[in-house]
Amino acid sequence: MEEHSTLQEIIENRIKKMLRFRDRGDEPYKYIFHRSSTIAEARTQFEELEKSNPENAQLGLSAQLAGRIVARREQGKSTFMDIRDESAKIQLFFGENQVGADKYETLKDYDLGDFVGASGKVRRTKRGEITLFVETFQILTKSLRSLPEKYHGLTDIETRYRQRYLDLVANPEVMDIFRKRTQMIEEIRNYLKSRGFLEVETPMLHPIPGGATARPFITHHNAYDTDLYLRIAPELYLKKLIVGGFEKVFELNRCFRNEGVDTKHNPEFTIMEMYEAYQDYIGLMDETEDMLYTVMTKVIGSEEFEYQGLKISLKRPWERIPLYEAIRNYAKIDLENTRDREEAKKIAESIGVEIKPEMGYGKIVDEVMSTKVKPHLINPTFLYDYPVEISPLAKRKRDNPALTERYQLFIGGLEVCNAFSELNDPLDQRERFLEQVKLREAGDEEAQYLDEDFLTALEVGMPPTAGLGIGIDRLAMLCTNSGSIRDVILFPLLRKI
RNA sequence: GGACGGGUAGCUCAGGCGGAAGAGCACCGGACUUUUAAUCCGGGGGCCGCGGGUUCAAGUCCCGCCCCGUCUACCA
Repeated sequence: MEEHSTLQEIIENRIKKMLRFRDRGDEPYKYIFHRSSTIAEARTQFEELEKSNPENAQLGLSAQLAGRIVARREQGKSTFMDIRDESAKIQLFFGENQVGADKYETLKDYDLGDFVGASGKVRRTKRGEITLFVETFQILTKSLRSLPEKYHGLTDIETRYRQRYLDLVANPEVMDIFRKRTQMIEEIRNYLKSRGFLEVETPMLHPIPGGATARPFITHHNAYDTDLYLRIAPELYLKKLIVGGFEKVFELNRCFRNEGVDTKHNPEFTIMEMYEAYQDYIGLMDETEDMLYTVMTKVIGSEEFEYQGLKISLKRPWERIPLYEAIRNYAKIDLENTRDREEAKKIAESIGVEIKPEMGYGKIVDEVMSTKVKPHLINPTFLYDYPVEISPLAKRKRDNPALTERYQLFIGGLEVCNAFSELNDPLDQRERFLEQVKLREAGDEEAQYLDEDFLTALEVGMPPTAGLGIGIDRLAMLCTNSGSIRDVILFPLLRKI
């Protein structure tokens, strides 16, 4: 026997073992295997039998199980293996007398990582471990590569992201994060559907990127020979549906923004946007609170939870503070009584907020909020009534045209929602777009485009409407106590290598 | 984009003072019929991220580049 150990040699050695299975007529990549149950079910059934009929339990419970070999302890004429399926782990016992000498000999061709199917009796070993005492077994899939280390698991963060399957194999608790994420999304869908909202799908390829201030990804359609943009938000299409007569719609899917990557931003991320006719932002704030309270307490299982060392309480009612009042409270400055950029800049700089030349009045207010207010918003807090300059799709506040009826929700210092009474005055909307066009011409690449199709729709008439957007990934971060958005995205974007 | 930290065996990590590349797990061979991070004996395995430079000698020092992380900047 030659000796092995470089990766190449390990693979070659495993291929040899795989071929030996094939030579014996035991196809190493099986087509199907009928399990009598999952491992978790088999364990539960056995434990119940132990309680109800201990004598029968000692005889064992027949089972046919399958899983990936994750540990192996050889002992001459007996061998123990641990196999794992999605539900649980179980120990297998192979004895030479029980499976036959020839068959026992084939165990040397099994490696960690292989999938095996086995049938026999489930009962306890002398040491009390629930174990499948194997009578017959077969290879289901031969693995050609060694698994990450059994004790420390896989910790290299780059490999965990690039080869998430290895992360899941080595760190099965990671599965729970993604199960919770899915559960959370299902709860949101259930909540909205049960209240009469219709889930719809609008285009991801947009001729004009709109609905948010962000740089888009550009792509090209060959047949029409035209550039298209991956959507930065579904907002404008959803509002067109309200124009068309739908009264409660939502969309929960991916958006794309061609911007920086950090612990709170991934270029593709998931957003839930909902629109409700005949509603305004105050009513929608009530609904947001009720929906997120319902969803989060279900997923987390409690009103109180910890996020990255912060203690957060979801206890209602959630705090609601006008944006300018929050700035007065936390930043100790007043920006409400000025609309002048230079004056606002002076005031902001007086408390150490850095103001860049390209920031207008609205951006200055936003910057003060982000740096001086947001970090304090640990328990769920709504900030509302934002300056019109940074809210081009929101309706002006009914008694103050300098503000918009807009709110954002913050939890654990993360912005999770953005919502407003939707601007449905087509003339005002055109002016707002024109303001954005000016900004764009002045070099602001994130400024919005004028969208004539959307204006046409508003001219047809959109009823009073309130709309909400939720950052699903950030909500998942909160529900799973994840410090990085990449921990709640199965395959986060990394640089190509 | 900037600062800091990291990249050494398939995995987890030592070595960082320039002087023959290490450990555990995994792997290969052997012993063992109740182990469970099994144990015991023996063995193999390295482009030390990549490319230059300094030096008699570089994993280690210097320069450049690539990738990852955190913070920051930009940005919802």
